[in-house]
Amino acid sequence: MQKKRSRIQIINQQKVLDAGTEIFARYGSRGATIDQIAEMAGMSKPNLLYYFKSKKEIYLGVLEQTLNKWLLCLMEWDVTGTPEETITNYIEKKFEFSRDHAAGSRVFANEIQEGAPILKTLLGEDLKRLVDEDTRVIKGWIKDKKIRPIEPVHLIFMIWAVTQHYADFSAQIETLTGKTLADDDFYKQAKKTVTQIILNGVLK
Amino acid sequence: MQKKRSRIQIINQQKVLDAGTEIFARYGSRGATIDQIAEMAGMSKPNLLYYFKSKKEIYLGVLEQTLNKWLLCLMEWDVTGTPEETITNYIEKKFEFSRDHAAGSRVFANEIQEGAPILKTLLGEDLKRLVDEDTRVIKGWIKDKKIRPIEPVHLIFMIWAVTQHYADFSAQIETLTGKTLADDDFYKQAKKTVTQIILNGVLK
DNA sequence: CTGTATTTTTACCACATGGTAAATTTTTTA
DNA sequence: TAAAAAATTTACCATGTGGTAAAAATACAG
Repeated sequence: MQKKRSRIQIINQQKVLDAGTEIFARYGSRGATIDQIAEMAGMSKPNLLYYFKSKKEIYLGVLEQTLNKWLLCLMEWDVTGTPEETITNYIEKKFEFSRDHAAGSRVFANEIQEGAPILKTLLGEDLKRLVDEDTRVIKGWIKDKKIRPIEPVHLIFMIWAVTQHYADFSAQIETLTGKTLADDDFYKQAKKTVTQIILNGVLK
Repeated sequence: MQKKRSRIQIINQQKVLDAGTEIFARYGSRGATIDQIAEMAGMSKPNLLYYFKSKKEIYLGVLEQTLNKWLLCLMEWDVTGTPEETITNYIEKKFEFSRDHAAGSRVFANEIQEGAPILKTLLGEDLKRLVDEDTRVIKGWIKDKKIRPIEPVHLIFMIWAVTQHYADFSAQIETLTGKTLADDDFYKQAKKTVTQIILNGVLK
């Protein structure tokens, strides 16, 4: 069993995870350096390594933390309402995640670009189960003629893709529009437009 | 003026660019190593450095090559038809790019994640001009009541996001569906679903 | 075929980076 | 407050990585 973590441990481990998230988001698991993470966390490298034995362990911690938040976000959707309500709510949740966890979103994207070696094992079948469940719900809507007949998995990917894009490509979006999701008007406009297009795209 | 490149130079420089594209796509400009690129290109590291003076020069070459292809793809769209034709054609072009230049697409994504230090200068105002032009066309459609009133820039981002997603997240898509865009049926299905949703989403 | 230009290899170097050991300082506990 | 535990710093080391110099091998023009 785990020994109880001290006050300082809890604070500093979180500092490292937060700094790690930023650095891994930018440079990937390989390009990131412990020195960078230590500097951003405001501690010396050996001190950091007192909390996390190795770079890989920091990375695992960052991935796990991000993944938990992401899965939580995905699971939170409420399918009891109409397709319109459900999809609107789902897009909103994902947009919120992109705004509030942009760096985490990029860590995630980077891991997948590197071939998802860790994520594959960390996720196991969880994500697949989630997607299968979502697919089943959407298929039900189609059967009940509540929405147009489309291939569910691509609708799911579309929503993921678009919301994630605002986090992962925020640098590009910023040079093109001068705005990011941190700007509340821009956030609302993006969410509104995307929701509109997807709803009109799938509803009868 | 440049001295004429020899036969071997042309072959080997391309080999390096191709290998570089793969490695930079996976590990980013920082995480990638010259050794990896050299191995994939099938030559020794000093030999590679005979063709490209430094890692940065390889990276610049890869970025430039990819960017040219990408911009070409973006510029190729024909706005003389109806919105339906034009959008369908645009989505098709972008899907083709994602399928045929998946690694390049990821290099691009990585560069943006790293803050787009090179891309910003390499692109200058070109991309902005392209987006402004697209925006103007879409606004014209809205004015003529050919499509619903939506915020053009988000429609553009949506199309980029979704098509790019199939390249950048192909590892994830593969674990979830067992397929990639290389699979022709899957490719057609993805393109069809996305086109359907977006067309229904914006057309009146 | 021969001399020259090009290409490739061998043998390196300097520095960055991941990580460790032990001493020192700070915090907590009794 | 003193002893014990936890946290931090200092001083390292081994390896990986970007890059170079010069010799050796190959390709090529006349």
